[in-house]
Amino acid sequence: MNAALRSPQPPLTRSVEDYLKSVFHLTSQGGFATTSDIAEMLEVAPPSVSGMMKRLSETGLIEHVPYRGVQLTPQGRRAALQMIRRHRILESYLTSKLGFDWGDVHVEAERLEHAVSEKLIERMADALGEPRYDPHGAPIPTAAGEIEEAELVTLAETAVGSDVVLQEVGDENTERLRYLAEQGLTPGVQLTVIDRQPFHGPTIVRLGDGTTRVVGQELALLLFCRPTDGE
Amino acid sequence: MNAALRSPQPPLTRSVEDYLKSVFHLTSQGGFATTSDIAEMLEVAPPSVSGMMKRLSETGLIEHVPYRGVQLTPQGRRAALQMIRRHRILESYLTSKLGFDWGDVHVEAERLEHAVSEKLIERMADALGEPRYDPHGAPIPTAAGEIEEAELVTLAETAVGSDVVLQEVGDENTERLRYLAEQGLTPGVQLTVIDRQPFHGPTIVRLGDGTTRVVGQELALLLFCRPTDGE
DNA sequence: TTTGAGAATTAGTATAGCCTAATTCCCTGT
DNA sequence: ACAGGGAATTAGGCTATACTAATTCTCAAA
Repeated sequence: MNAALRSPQPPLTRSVEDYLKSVFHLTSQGGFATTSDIAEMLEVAPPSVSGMMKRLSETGLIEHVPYRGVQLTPQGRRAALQMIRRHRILESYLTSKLGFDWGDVHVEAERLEHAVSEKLIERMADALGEPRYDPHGAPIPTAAGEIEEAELVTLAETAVGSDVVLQEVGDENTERLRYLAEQGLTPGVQLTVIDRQPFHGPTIVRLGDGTTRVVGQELALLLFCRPTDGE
Repeated sequence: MNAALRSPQPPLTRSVEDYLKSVFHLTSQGGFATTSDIAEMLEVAPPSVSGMMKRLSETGLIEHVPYRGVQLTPQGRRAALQMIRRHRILESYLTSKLGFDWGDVHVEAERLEHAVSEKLIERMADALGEPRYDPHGAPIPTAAGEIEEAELVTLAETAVGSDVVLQEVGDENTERLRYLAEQGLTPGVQLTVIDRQPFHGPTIVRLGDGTTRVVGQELALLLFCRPTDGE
């Protein structure tokens, strides 16, 4: 009777995979993903989302509370994490084995993630030595579906005077990423927060080589850092 | 008015790409591709083919003579060759860089060819040193859309007593390919045709190492060879 | 407590592909 | 010269996914 119990599992369509990923990202801080947020993220009209949410909850991939929002079921979460693993392994592979720029890989991976087999992804992961982070510093879920949850703060929130490591860049815009790379602001770099201007002004940081950078709030909000003071 | 003249070019869908490839393969010896041959190759019902042929001829990718068959237009041929290049570069890459078996790559490439960018294919081709043949010995079209046309004969047609080189294996079945590899019958191998049994019987060949193989007609018809006698 | 703005859903269409059943066409064998 | 069989096409439907317009729901502010 219930569709979720009926079939072994018909392969997910490309659209479904995209919806699941969106819900995952929008609920990563807990809570529900709203129709309009999903619509905006996927660039579709809200009614398209409503329709899809209905179908996905019938197949047991999400929990839909009408007029409230949606969450992933364990099954939906598994599928989403699989897609995210694919995406991040692909980004890593394209970057380290085929000379792609970290600003370009997102678009490419976005298309490929729907077409690669499990086997191919594992071969790539193997060739890379089972990487744990993608080129943007985002954690790569394991094949078993586990993902690291780090507690990071944006550069805009760091305490003036503190030392941090830039852990992850939460952006996929080619131009911004290219700029950040030019500035030496890539995952793994050590930073000392020297100053911050008031009224959402820029944060000034010093790199390991002693040079400084002035990072406006828009960018600072995309730079996720781990404090390293008390170590 | 004419759809072919209207737009710059809306990207081809996955289905369209598959239809074009089929037509290319079915017309490689000249002539027309028939509705039923295309239907069989793509495993769809004949009316689906009729419908698609109508649309494709409206967009200028094929020439459709109703009740006769179809041929590619230059534009359609270009698109088909691009897909074949993608497919064969992917097969080559998966085989030499990611340890895939030559029997497995076809299925994987079949999905990926619709998702890769031009740029990725060229990076792969570059990493491989611009290969001219794929793992099955099939010629890889150039980025400019040129493909080598070799005159090959099947092992079943070779003259008894002649020397040949196995140039291409015209099959994609995993089991058959695995078997052929075990027998040492892979592209590039030198063969001497020792004998052939009558009534479509097997062909007996000798390999370079002096061992012999008995190749039944079904397989012999898939082994495309280049005679090397008069050299 | 009511109301209205904004979010979400339902209603009604559209398109790409696919299907089966019905019909039409072409050509070959008598 | 034409009849019949096989190939191709047309007719009519179905599903997935998207859209716009219309409707309904929720919640916070007055």
